[in-house]
Amino acid sequence: MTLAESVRASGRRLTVQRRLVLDAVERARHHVTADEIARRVRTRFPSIGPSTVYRNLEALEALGLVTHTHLDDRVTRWHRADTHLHGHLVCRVCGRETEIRPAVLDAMAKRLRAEHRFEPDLAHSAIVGICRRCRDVPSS
Amino acid sequence: MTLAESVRASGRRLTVQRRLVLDAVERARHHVTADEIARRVRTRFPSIGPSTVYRNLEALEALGLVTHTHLDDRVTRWHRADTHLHGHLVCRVCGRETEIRPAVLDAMAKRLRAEHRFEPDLAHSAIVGICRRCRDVPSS
DNA sequence: CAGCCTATCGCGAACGGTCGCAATAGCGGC
DNA sequence: GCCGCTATTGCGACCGTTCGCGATAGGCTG
Repeated sequence: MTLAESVRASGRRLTVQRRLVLDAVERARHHVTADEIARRVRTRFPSIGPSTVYRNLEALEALGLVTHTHLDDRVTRWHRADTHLHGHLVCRVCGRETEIRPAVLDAMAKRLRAEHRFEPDLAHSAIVGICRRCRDVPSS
Repeated sequence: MTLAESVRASGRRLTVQRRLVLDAVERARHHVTADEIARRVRTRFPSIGPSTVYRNLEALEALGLVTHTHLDDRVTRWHRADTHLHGHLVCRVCGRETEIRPAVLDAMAKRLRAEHRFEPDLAHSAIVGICRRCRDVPSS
């Protein structure tokens, strides 16, 4: 199913703005913020407003084309949905960010499925804590 | 160490506003929002503003007296720090919220410590996903 | 290709939360 | 009890995000 088809199949419309937002997310190398997307889209379509960007990200997420993650507590970051599933560890002291190894992520998910019959999306929000470096330095 | 002492020991001051904010969090039965705290404090101290509430929650958190948790993606919820440590599962479909069993929480934390040497705070943000009920009902 | 239905857009207001600033008020010293 | 130092307050602006509204424009039908 092509993009146009899957958009139409959900009763939505393929607007210029929507195409450009999707394009911006797909071209981005890493996780990007809504504002970065907006700026990029504006180079080709200057009148686009923030709310349009947000609404399109939401729509594209419902279609399974993009996803969002909360890394720190403040801004939301977006990325294409077809990259491999990964979780994040964020250090509350130094802000450093690490990927959780797939085996660890799977083990955690498995446990929650088994003991709570809950299907977790561990990629949705980062796990905050203290990283190895900051733990070894008592306080500084 | 009394409240006054521990506040002073950190070089902070025990203002009326600070005492009232702490009081509001401690009296609350469950996790409360900053706005709920502000409203409660205002009944006894009407001139208090939102930023004062936030700054006091931050200060009290640094003292280890209160903690905050992100349940859904939108608002922050606060509670006293001496209740038992617990994580949350939040269903993205129905919004229902479940506590993670201590054994499960411990197993997850242990794994992250062992394999990433990362000390996680699993109570800080809820894990979102799909709960048992919503998983059993295919779509509706 | 014109017309209709309605999804979507742009805008401005609102909401949760943070920040900078001048005024206020804890608290230790005398 | 008064003084001075400075942590804290209240205020207003701002940031990221959401929402309601009237205007616009996809896309199906004829």
